[in-house]
Amino acid sequence: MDFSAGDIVKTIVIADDHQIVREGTKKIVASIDNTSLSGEAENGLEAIAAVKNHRPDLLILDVAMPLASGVEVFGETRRWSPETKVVLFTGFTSVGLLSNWINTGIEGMLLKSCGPEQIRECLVTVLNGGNYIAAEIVDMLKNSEDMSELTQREREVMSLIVAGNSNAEIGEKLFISIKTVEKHRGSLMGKLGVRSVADLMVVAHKEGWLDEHKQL
Amino acid sequence: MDFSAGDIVKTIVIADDHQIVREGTKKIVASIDNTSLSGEAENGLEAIAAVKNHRPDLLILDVAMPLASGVEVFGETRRWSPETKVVLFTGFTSVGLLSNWINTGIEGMLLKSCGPEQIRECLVTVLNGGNYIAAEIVDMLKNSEDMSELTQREREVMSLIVAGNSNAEIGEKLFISIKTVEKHRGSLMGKLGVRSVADLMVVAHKEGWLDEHKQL
DNA sequence: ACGTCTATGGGGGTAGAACCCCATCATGAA
DNA sequence: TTCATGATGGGGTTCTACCCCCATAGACGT
Repeated sequence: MDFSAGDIVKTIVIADDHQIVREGTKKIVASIDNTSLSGEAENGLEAIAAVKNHRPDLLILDVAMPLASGVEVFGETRRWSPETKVVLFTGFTSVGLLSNWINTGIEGMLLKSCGPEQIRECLVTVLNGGNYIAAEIVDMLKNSEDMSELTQREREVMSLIVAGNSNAEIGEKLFISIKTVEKHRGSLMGKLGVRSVADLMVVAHKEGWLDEHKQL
Repeated sequence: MDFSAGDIVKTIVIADDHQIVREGTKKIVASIDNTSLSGEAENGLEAIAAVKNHRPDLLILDVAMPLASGVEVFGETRRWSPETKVVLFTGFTSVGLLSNWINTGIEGMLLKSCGPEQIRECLVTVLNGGNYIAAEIVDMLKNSEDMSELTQREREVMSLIVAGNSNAEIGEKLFISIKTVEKHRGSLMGKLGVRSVADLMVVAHKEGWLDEHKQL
C-alpha cells in the first residue's frame, strides 16, 4: 500500500446511482490505507459537480446513470480534473460496450461481479499510477476480435439481420440489390464462423446488441 | 413501520456472495426500525447454516451462490425454519428464472436494480406478513404468457432451433421426422407471434436462454 | 361416445437462403 | 502503376424453410 510521496491521503469519489453499490464500495475504499472518500454522486450531473469541486485522485464511475452518462462524466472529468484517475465500474458485460471504453484511455475497468479483493487491488494499482483491467474483461475482449474484422457495411447488414429482416427487406432499406445483401451476409457469417441465424444472434447478444435493460 | 406484537425485534440474515451487495443491503436493513442483522452468508452452505442457527424472521437470498444454489437454500430454509420469510434478491432479469421462483411461494422478490426505497418497502411488507413482488418483475412476467402456451414438445424443438440446429438435425436428435419438426416449428412460432429465427432468439433471450453469466 | 388437444407424419408446392461462378468500379497503400 | 480490399451486382443452382392439404393414434374431459 505505497502511494508515492509518503503519507499523502488520496481522495476518492464514488459515482453510482444505486445506493447498494455506493455503500458496498465505500466499505472497500475504507479498507484501503491513506485514502479518503471525498464525495459521492448518485447521478451523472452530481458526479461532474463532485469532480469539479473535489478534484479527487480517483473517480469510481458507473457506466450508466441518470442525467448524464458515464461517457459524458468521463469527458468532463478529463476536462476539469485531468489528474483524476478513473475506474469504470460496470454491471454490463456486453463486449461492445467494454471494448469502446478500452479506447478512451481509462485507467481501470471492473465488473461489479468482481470480488472485493480484486476491487481493492484495482484501486490500489490505479492510485499507484498503474492501469488495471479486470481479467474477466480481458478474456471477454479476446473473444470479440472476430467482430472487429467486419467492415462497416457488413455490420449494417448484420444489424438488420439481427432485427429480423429478410434479404429483400435489407436490400430495400440499404438501397442495394439482394445479390449484394447475400454477398455481405455470406462474408460476415464466414468471418464470425457461424452457420445459422441463431448462432449469429448469440454473437450479437455477446456484443450487447440484444440488451435493453441495465444490470446493477 | 408496524411489526405486530409491539417492539419485538425482527431478525434478518443476508445471503449474497458479493460483499458489495451485502454491505449495501446491511445499510438498508439498518435503516428499518426494530430489525437486527443476525447473520450473513457469502455462499449457499453458510446461508443454510445461518438459517439453522438463527432461525431468522427474514432471509434475503441471492439466487446463485457458490456451494449451494438459491433453490437449495430456499428448500433447506423451508425445512429447518419454516417461519422464516424469504425475499429473493436477484441480478438476473431472465423471465424463465423469475417465473419459476413465483411458483415456490416465496414471500418477496426484488431485482438488485430496485432502488433503496423499494427494497425497504419490500422488506417491511414481508416482515409485516405480506408478500411483495417488485413491479418490474410483475411486468416482465406479464410479457411471458405466450411462452406458457407452448407444449413440452414445442419447447424442445425451440431450444434446438435456438441452439442453431436445422430441421433435419432436430429430427435426428429427437428421433422424429422432418415433417414433424416443421409442424412443431410452425406452431411454436405462430404462438409466439414471430416470423424469423432472429425474432425467436429475442424471445429466447428474454427467457434467459442465452444467458450464461451472472450479473451482480 | 364424442370432442379437443397433442404428437406424429405424408404429399405437394413455392419462396427464400445459401453458395458457386463471374464481373466492374473506387479507394488506398506500396 | 500495380495490387488488394471493399462495395456492388449478375447468372445459375441447390437446399431449406414455410405453408397448404391430408391423415392416424392416444390421452383427457364432458
